Amino acid sequence: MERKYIPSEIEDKWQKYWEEEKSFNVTEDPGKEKYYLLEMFPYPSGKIHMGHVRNYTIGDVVARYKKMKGYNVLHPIGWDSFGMPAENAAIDHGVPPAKWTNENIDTMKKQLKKMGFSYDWDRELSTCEVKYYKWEQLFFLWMLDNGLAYKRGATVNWCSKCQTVLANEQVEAGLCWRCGTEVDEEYFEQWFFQITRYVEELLEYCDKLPGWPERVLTMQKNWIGKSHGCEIVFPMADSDDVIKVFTTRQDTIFGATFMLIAAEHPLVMELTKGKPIEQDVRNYVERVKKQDKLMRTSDYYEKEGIFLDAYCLNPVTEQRMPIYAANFVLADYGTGCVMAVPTHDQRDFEFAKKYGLELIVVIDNPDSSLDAETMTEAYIDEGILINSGQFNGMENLKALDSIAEHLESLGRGRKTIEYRLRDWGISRQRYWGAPIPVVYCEKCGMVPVSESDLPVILPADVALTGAGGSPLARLSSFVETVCPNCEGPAKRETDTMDTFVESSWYFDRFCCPHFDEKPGLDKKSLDYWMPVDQYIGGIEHAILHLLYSRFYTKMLRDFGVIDVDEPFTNLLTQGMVCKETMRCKEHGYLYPDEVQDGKCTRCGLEINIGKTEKMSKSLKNVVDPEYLIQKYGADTARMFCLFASPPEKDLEWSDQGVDGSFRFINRVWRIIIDYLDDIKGIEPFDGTVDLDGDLKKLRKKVHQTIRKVTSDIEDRFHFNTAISAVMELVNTLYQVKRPDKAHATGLSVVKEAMNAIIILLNPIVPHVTEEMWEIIGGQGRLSDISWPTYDESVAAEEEITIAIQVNGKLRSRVQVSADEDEDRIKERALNDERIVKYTEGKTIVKKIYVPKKLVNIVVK
RNA sequence: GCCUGGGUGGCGGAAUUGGUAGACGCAAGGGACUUAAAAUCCCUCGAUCCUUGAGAUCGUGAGAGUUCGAUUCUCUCCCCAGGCACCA
Repeated sequence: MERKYIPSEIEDKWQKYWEEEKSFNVTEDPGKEKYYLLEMFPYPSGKIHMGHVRNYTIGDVVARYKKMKGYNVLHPIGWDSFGMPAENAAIDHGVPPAKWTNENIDTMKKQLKKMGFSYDWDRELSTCEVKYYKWEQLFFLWMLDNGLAYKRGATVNWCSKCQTVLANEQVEAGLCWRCGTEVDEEYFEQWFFQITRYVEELLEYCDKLPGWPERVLTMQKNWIGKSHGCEIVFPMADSDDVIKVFTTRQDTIFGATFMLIAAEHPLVMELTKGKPIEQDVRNYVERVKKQDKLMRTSDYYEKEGIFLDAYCLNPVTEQRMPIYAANFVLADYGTGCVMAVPTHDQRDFEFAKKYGLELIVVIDNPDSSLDAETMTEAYIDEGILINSGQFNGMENLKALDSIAEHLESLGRGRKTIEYRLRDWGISRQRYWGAPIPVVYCEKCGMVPVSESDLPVILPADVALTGAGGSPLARLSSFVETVCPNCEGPAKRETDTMDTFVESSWYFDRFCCPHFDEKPGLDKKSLDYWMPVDQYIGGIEHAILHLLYSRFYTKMLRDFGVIDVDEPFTNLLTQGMVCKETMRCKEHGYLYPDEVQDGKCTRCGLEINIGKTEKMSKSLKNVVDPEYLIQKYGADTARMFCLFASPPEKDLEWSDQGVDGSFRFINRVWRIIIDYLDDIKGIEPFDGTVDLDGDLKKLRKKVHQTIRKVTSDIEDRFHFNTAISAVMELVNTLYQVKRPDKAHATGLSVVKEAMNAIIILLNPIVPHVTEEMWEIIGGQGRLSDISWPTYDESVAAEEEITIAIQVNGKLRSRVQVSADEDEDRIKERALNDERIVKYTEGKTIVKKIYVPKKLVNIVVK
């Protein structure tokens, strides 16, 4: 019987089946162990791209595998549907954001369904829907109540194009991370979430997340940036005022010879008030403020400052220290003032040289003594304290504590802890986000919307023109309201929330997406499903999204909504999908289908192959998943994504590699069709007969493959090697001499092998394996079947190869039975004729035996 | 500049705890089948050398070190990617 592999027919058939049967829908089942698998949900930008395909394929393999292992698997999907692109589309094309967003969701949902992912679609959610964000507004009220949400004035990064505030983290090289416009500084009243209240716990749990990649935890720790140091008080030389400084280097206090203040610090103008230099200083400050952006983006920056005609005293030496305003000191870290130690800080050194300031060496280089007169750069390594009073002779790091204590005893300092992490600014002057439930009353001031008045619904009838300011602020029907307190006239808050707020709890909502009672999260469901057992997503979210989600989880825990401390037990960060770029001299970057035989299809010029970079629309080095599905089918797309590299590494796109994956699926398909008539009614081998030759070898390979594939998926998500193992099994099957029609035992061994191949491949290529299972007469549906087990005694090798080395170099090999004892093996090694050549006339110093692997003979 | 990863054949990658480097796939070459081509099936495939062998030497970015033995551990350096950026 001839039957061709036609992916589209098979895939349509099984996708329909899964959907009708609701094969992947789940409910809480206390009798079954749960497994919550989650991939980072997509922003509905228009169409799915290869990054989505890879992310969701990796997740789907794990979900299907865990289901076959007997877990109750929750595998949901939804839409992170608030955000700027929808608003930009509205401005550019006049499409209402809700319409644009929902149409994109429809398109992408169809595309995801074509990939055959095993989602519980009944749990689908979209964060722009009122029934989602109304609970977020409730949480906001609770946060406001206990001070976790607060408002304060702050200078912020302002993007004039997006007309919105950007977090520091959202500014890239001085440009808006979304649109690339240069960022200005503006002053606004802003809403903040007090993430810093949880800073210690967030840091502490970095060491309690063994299932997270080390480098993500390192990045989070660095982001939090805890540093132990010292607040030091410097008395002013000519008044009773003081200047406070934070430092981690109090060991260098005896070498502090001048004081630096951030140019924009208010103290700068205070100190110079009424002095002749006041105007010069003001000019300088204005200049630095303007230079600010440039300063942050340039590689090399001249350190400069201006003397403020003021002095303070070194708190331990009482020496007068001139005070300078400087361009390289930041106003919002520490106190905005820095004690300068030019001998042991390179920036201070350059500054001192420029302005002819005093240098005192206080840490001596143990290898060669330092001389302040001749040194050409700061000495920043460890050493022995000198010129430091009673601390002379101590190792500088060991003196940190004693010097801090000394300062404390003088009343001129105390030990402190500083963090780099700042509170999370969530205000956005944008339309397409969740409204902040607050009103402003002329009499009562800022008043929270009362819980019974929630939700504050985002109005649909908004004109988006792109003109400055918040679109909501111009909509009087939204703005004008009554005060919940005095019932007088009031105005609504028109800022909306950062979309990172929605993505900080969507994984909770997936546990109970239809729960409609306060607080929108069903404790029973959360207790069963949370935490997420495996979270999968791009490395680009290593800090912000993950840190915010951790914070939000701890906060909800303290509100009594949830019982877990951390949302994600295990985290897998997958690499990017990359492809070479192609350029035509005439037409710039080209899409793959604009190139034929190395030439531009428009002008015929030779194209240049550029370097391999992350797939992006701007470089046009993209592959459309839809085209791939059309040409090869979803199963091939899935297999290639998994086979080309392990998940955590970047994946380099290769059209030929895709062909290879397609060929392999065909190769499996062909041998099954080929054997079909002989094999259909045959039961898989039951182990009751002794086998030999090809059949024995095949059966051994089957059991070894089950062992290998199981551990590759279970222990380390290395699907590429799992697929390799199945390829080897298929190769072995091809090499077996075909058993005669009447040879029932032989056919039963073949049948066992085929069953194994089909089941092991099922999580990877679910459609074609389901079809093959049906053709071959398998019981039930693969989506309900158990993962196969292997027989260790069948998988075990009877004969093993022992490598023989002489002085660590491979010289020979011997075949021995697996249970051969050490002495016999050493004896055979020594008597091996190729080994004798190397040992003749030499003394054998020792013999090293590594069980089941090798013998190393050391000779002299 | 700092932090974090990484560097293995013509290419993607494998080697899981310090123990036979290069599994599997792609590309390439050869053979079978075919009137022919495609497809398919089978074989070869790190480099160099010669005496063509169950051969020798070299070989995991470079150099050193530890070890009987290093792709794996340590140090120095080079290159690539990502993140952060004057954080005192």
